[in-house]
Amino acid sequence: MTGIDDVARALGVSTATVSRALRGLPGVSAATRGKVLAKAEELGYVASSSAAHLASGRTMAMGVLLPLIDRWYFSSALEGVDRALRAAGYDMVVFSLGGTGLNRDRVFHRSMLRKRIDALLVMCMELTPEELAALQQLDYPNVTIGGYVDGLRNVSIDDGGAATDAMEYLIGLGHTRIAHVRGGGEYGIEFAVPQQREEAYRAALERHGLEARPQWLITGEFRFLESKLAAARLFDQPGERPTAVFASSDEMAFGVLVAAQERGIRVPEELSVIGIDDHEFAEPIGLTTVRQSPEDQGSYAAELLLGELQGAPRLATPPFQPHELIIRRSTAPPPSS
Amino acid sequence: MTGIDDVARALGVSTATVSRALRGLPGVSAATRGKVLAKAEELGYVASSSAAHLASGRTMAMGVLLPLIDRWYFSSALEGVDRALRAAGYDMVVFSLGGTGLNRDRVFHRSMLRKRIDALLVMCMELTPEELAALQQLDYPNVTIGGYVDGLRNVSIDDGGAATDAMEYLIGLGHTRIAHVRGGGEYGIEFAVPQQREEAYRAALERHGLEARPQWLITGEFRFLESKLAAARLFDQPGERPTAVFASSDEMAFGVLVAAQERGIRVPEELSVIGIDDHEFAEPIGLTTVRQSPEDQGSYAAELLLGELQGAPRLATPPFQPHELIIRRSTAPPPSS
DNA sequence: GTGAAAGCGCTAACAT
DNA sequence: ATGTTAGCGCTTTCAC
Repeated sequence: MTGIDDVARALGVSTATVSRALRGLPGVSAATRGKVLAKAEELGYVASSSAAHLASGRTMAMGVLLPLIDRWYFSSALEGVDRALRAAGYDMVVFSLGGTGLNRDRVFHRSMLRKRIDALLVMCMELTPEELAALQQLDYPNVTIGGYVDGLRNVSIDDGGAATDAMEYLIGLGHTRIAHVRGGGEYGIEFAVPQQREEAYRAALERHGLEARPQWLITGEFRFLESKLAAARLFDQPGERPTAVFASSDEMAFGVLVAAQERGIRVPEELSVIGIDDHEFAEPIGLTTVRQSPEDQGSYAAELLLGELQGAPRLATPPFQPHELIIRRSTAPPPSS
Repeated sequence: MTGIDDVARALGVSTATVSRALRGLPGVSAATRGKVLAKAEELGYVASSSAAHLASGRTMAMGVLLPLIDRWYFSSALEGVDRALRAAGYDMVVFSLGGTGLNRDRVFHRSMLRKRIDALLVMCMELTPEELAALQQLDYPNVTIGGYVDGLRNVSIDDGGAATDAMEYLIGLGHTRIAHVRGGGEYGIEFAVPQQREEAYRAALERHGLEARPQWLITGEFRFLESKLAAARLFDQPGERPTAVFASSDEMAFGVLVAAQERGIRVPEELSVIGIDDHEFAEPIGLTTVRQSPEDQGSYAAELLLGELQGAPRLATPPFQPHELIIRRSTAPPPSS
């Protein structure tokens, strides 16, 4: 594998010159720089990141810690992170917990500590006090995406605000019997988010003098299947049915939609459904939702860290990322009873 | 940050002993090893991967190159790769093209060449001859997942076989008017897969003396929305309608389902729909499909490479990964006309 | 079973 | 503008 000496020797210059030229540092004549670039290209030379790290202290890589990859929010956010890192010439190393609580300490006590990265993005994780301590001890620049961890900065939408927007919209349409499908805190995935949204649900009901019926608060684990099952149980309850369902995510809203459809409950005539996310499937299905962009949140968070690595002042409180109500066909005024 | 010397000094042993003890190498007494392990734990010492790489030649990291993260197959396969790597103590560095053709050469000529990884997994990519050459020149052990690249080994299901199973099932039910939604080769994503499935579709029709109508072969780009639009056009064509649709992926089958539903076409009474994948949503929706497990394919591929890095003989032709017909509610015999 | 020391391939400080 | 050189923090011979 061709090294910096090969390039230097081929040109009769020193390795320092090659290093400087390749990294665009000052102190190299245009002519020399040109020759170096050409020769490096010709020989297919690229610096070894390990050697560069050892010598410079920078790995040019960033880590992402997440509970699971294969979930809409996570993979979208990962895409955004990668986009920002790619543009900055950084590599992305991904630490997934794989959806289980196992391996957690392995990740915390081996991988992340291997000094492979310059900064760390923590995605939607609920950390134990020990893990938080371990993380802070590493003292990488870090930031959380889509999850509040005490003592860490967070990049996300205003979850309470987004949920409030959804509720106010339903209430504004005239709904008074509103159910809520909340997400769950499985696998140590973030729990502050579903909780904040639930609180906004309750607060909206209360603000408008509406009844919060315990049996209308159901749990969907942030998943389609679980939500469909929970919605089925909701619809099959004796007595009055809600005229609207506010789901804490689009995937869960899809579950509600399918459960309703299987029972012949017409949407939106008999039942309004609203979600949060603007998942790829939401538009084709006609789901009203509150849009957020995990991809933008990911790239914003990555850029934040990238900037700080380059000496930008530390931003103590990242601003809320935007959310927006998107009205489609799944919501309408309640049936005039 | 605590280094190997700190541990050695604290114990009054040499760095060589610490290194050996920590890596489980022979030539260390049980007593010494115990002390070293305890002290390392106490000091929170973990070897720097860069320094270890430089000295040993091994990075203990594997790269994954893919066109996009945020897509069912990709993120599931990534999860599987990560699972296998995690178990082996390897880290995963992800190179995404981000769904565009841009940055391709950046990835090929910078990131991947940085000697950050010991082996490379290439996921569902169509490579230019130059890229293939670049890749082979790197001479990382490598393997492809879910995409055939000339000259590289591939881990995937038997795509032709899977498509044949789907078609034979529909034909066995009595269908004679069968449409096909094929995937597309956008963004330089693999194109052999949709093509092989399409060929199996054609071959099955021909084998049974059924007509292949060009207007019944539509393209869904492996996406829900595009597939729904294409299916809508299909259903709105004048003349006879197909009684069954074979979609090359579940997400595209969902599009067909929604397009049918919007037109009041009853499934499965008037229209049977079958997909490939067994996407998370397939079961709750009742979609008949041919199951594959990208996660298992990912971990199989990773383990293959991991084994070879440890000296296992090179497997020239990885076996096909399993697929299985899963019959649900979206298929039935055609309406008796 | 253990230690000393020579690198691994770069970068950065210091010379020139 | 360019060269020299001392590390960066490990692993791995080679001695003992």
